[in-house]
Amino acid sequence: MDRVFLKSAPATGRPAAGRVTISDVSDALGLTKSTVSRALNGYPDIAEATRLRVRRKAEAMGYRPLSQAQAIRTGLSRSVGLVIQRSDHDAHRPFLAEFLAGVSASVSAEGYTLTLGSSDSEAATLEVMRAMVAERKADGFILPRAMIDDPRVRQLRSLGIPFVLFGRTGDDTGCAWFDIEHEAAIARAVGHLHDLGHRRIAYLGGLSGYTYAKLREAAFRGEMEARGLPVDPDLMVADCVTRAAARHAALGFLERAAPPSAIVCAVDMAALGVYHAAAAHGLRIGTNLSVTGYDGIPEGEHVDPPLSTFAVDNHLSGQRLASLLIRRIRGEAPESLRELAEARFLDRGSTGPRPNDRPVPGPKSGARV
Amino acid sequence: MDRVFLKSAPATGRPAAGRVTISDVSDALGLTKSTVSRALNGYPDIAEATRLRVRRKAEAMGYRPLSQAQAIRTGLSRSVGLVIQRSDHDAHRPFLAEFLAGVSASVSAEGYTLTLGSSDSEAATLEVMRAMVAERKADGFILPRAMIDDPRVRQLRSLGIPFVLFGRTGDDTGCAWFDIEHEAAIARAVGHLHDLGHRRIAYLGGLSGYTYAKLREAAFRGEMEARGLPVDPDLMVADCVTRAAARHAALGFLERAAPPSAIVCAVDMAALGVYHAAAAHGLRIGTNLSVTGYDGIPEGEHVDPPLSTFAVDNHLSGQRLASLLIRRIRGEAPESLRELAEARFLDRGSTGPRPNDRPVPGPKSGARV
DNA sequence: CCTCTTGCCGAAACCGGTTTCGGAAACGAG
DNA sequence: CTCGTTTCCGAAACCGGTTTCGGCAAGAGG
Repeated sequence: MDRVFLKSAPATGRPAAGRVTISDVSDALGLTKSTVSRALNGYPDIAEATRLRVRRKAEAMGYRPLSQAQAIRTGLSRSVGLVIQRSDHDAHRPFLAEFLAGVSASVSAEGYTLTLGSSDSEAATLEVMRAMVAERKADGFILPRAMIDDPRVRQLRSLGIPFVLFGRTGDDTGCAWFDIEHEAAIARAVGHLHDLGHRRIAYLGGLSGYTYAKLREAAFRGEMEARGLPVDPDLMVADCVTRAAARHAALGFLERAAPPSAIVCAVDMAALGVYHAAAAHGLRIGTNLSVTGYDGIPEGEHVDPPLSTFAVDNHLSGQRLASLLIRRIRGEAPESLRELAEARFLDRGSTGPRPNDRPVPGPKSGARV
Repeated sequence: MDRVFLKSAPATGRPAAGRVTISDVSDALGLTKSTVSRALNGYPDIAEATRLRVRRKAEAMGYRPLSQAQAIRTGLSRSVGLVIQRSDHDAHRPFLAEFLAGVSASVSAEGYTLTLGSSDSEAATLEVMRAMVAERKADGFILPRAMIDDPRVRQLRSLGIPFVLFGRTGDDTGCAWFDIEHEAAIARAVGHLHDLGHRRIAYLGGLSGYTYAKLREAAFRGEMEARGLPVDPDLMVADCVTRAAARHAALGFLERAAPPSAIVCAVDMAALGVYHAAAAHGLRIGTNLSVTGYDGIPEGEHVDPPLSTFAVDNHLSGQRLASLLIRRIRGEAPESLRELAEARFLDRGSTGPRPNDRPVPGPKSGARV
């Protein structure tokens, strides 16, 4: 069945180490290379009978075209590019493994390859992508962490290279994307808390500049207003993606005269920071102070009480993005390549009914009311 | 300077989108392709003066050979393969981003590319690698998580494909590798605890089958014996890589008549499980029970008290592995491509002097002595 | 029966490199 | 000055595909 390694000694390294080439197939059929090639690539000037005969034989012989040989003529390397940009505030690290596995799975199912690059700044990312394009290492790109005004989009657009965004962006024209319904999730968080009796709800936002942060904040505002709840600017802080930042912000809330009884966090990591702040005030999460997160990081499951949050299926996200990109590379219109998936609400222990008495205030001592 | 995109309109996609080819260089010099090629590749039959002239011109014109064009003749794609195998007990997830970034950085500095694959089983991993070799997607592989008897090694060996192990393996012959000095780290953990007065020290081991687990356990045994401490088989449990498993094992220890006063964990995740078990027994880590971990996962920094552990520089590991592999691909002997790096001890709060009175026993109630 | 299409395939160029082979020029020895 | 080596480069084949072009044969139309 598997004749790939049949012809000669396995892999001396240098020459064609026993692969089945297109000539092998054409010889076996008494046809020419060109005919076989066109038959396999769906050219219209090949008789249906011939095409079938070729397909069968190629299959039987285990023929797989060498992508690099195709690349030099077609300019397409059958590979998908992805550059990870490591930043200081790496709140997204745990996702990566699942995400990449998803991309890889989908990509290889289509006969494509995943080429990974890395960088440590925005400028470097652009340069890495430019190089990958120039060297034909990628036919298109998956762009994780979409920004409202995304320089990667601008570059790829002007180069005419296909791409798919993980997340929406400011100007969607000509963009294919996959995104999570942040809006629905955050709205649900607000609703959930409101249903539990909370009215003064604070918000810790994500990194400004990124679309997800904008959408989640808008959703928070929208749902609060829709439910007639007060949107207090003093209870909203942006750029809270680390424990430290969130802890600091939450401490600020709790020291106010009228502290919130619940906090919606745009990011799990921030919610964990709130746990710290609550502990410093002698408040128990879920009892004296309710918190919701977003992301579904593993740590959230093991804090006490477990964090109520919205879990994102990163494997699926990777899969869908890869699939969309390949369709994009194959010529489908970007407008038809847009998908939304919903985050799954994990209703765990960090939310509870609004405490009748105000949450116990004061950082260290007892009463201060 | 950058003439890569000079020749024609940028990237229609299909044909040679304005790259500088070898013919462009040879034409500009009044030489032939073959001469330029040999000059650039260090053939001995090219005059030194000519070689220099060619090098300069190529540089000036921004010529970069198209790796896929080279690949079809040489059989080498200038790319490094890495397949991530996702398992249920994904204790290693947080490392991946840093690790991959390290690999990618090193790889691209050498003009290579990182091709990523994924699988969800050992068999699938082998198959993915086989396919990548057959399709010339990788000239060699980085093998993360070395096992004592590693099927990937067997396969690549018999195929004659270069590879580098992250971690040592049972039969090192012909293997290049990079590893952390697990032995030194674990020995230091034991020594640290002994210096604090601990004598009954338990051990929660890693996944059997993996080399790191074997080495760390051996180091534990060795250092215990070297210091004349009792090695109690009942205080040693293998395959503790999840919180749950470690929690269960630690509870077992604590319910014994003579519980240990310290626990050395082969893995941070296990140490976190011990925190749970201690809490269930009303014990405070670092005071009533000492614990050490290994890995340096971010969560360890935020538990209370912070976990004392051994941090591994995953970015560096990735870098070194990639560098070693490329040298291996270029023909260096595997025996000369072996490196050890040490883990950095993070002496945080989870260890303390041995409590004079036995740790308070009993899962719920008070005294039981 | 003779054209004119149309369908279908072979021949050959091409993509961007590498590698083998052979020969011209420069060189050294006799 | 001649002959045999070296030195150094050009010519051409090759790698494994794709794509253009042209032509033969069968079928349609008159």
